[in-house]
Amino acid sequence: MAQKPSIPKGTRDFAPSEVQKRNYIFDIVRKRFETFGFQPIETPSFENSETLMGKYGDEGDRLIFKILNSGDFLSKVDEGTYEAKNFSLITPRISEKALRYDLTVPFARYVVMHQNEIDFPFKRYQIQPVWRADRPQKGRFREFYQCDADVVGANSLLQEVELVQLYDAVFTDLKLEGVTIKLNNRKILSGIAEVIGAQDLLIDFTVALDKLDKIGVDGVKKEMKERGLTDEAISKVEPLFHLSGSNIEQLNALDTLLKESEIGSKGVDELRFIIESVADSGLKSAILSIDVTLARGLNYYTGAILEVAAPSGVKMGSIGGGGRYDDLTGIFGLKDVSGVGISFGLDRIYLVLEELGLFPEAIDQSLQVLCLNFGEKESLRALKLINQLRDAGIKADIYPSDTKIQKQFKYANNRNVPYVILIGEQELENGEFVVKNMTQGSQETHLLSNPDNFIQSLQLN
RNA sequence: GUGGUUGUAGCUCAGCUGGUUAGAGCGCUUGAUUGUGGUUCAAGAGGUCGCCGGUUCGAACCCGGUCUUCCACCCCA
Repeated sequence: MAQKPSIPKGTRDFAPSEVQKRNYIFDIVRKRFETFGFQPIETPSFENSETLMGKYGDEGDRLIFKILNSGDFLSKVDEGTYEAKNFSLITPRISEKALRYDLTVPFARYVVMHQNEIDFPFKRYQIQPVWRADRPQKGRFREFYQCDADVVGANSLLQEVELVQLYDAVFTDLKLEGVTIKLNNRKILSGIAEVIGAQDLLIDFTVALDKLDKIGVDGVKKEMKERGLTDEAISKVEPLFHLSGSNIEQLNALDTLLKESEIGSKGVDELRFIIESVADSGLKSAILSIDVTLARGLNYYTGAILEVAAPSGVKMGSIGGGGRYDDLTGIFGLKDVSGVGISFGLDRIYLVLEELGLFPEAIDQSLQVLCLNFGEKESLRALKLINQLRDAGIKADIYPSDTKIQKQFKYANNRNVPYVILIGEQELENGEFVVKNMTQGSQETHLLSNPDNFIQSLQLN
């Protein structure tokens, strides 16, 4: 070993117990997706560059991992382009494929390609890794999993209501209580921009507004001014900074503020419908809260905007997000197909569950029973018993070599095995096996000819 | 992409203004215990001080570069 091996920045290895915990989250999310009627699809880990480029804004393009062409890719670049040393000109000539940046755009591509085979409305879910050439931080990786559920071909706001309930159902099943589902609407943001006379500065206006909880009222005002909003416009937005109270109170305030904007009023109506419908059936553990400062994914969201914040006290970026996009497939030539979807950030949810100690205790119990090895004759008989246990669905194994019993016990202890079986010379002679309960230290003897009582006691757990 | 931060034993971390042989706890190995772990006691193994270069009589420590970690921007799950 000349030098220590390493893995690329922002990537991770997963140890057995980590994989178990990740699968625990996957299983709950997948089960919930399916009980809500979503069907699974998968798409390639890399796409043609033109499928991805330009779909996430300039910032997004920068963060897309490009794949170098195979072979002598430089020979295909003409001298002029090469000499110009212009990054954006050369890139498309030497890279024609790129790693998936999210699951939504590949899904839109999928819908367009398979539109004749799909029965609309189409509810699909997808759990796959995505890659971003971002600078890593806590809970921010260059390779991470997204778990997406989207509905295409249904305009009804009932979908938004269902997606809020889906978030609630998943986080309830994960025992993660007190997550906040923040809700906003692109139309409301457009309406506000209209009312204050800053339609052209919608993005600048919302990006600044989005920072309210981070940099405060004065910081936002300053940034808005820097981004070109007039003092008059800023003073008109003032009421938004102090929007508080219940969801209904906020809705009423927005109603007043936006009564002169057609699009804004429509946004308020939509928001009201979702809020009231969700309230009607209630949420099990999540909190639904209007947040007009929420302004993510503006490049394609057209209606509802959703974001999930971890329970207060946990320092973590959003653990989920989503929204309504009226024309996502339009960029691939299929018009008038509305979509709405949500995404779960598995890797961040993992960190939150870990921090709060919410994983089930027995999750890294990879073995229920370990049989110690006392030698060839004993271990061959033990293997028969172990196979009986395995056929009964019990995770059972036999120590492969007859090293010192002390060492074998220590191994069982380190692996968190709750039951150890001993079949030594004496037991073999008597046709018995001894079961040691590792948590209590107690031992009991069973007949090799009748392991059923022991098997049943394990299955009860 | 910009600015900052971190890296010492398998793990968590000490290590003074640069000074000789770099330490602790946990873990590991061996023994007390030839059929009993998790407790205890004793002994032992384990380190190119992230990597490359520079300054110096002398570098874990100072300087430059690079990789990595985390943080703030940007953006985002």
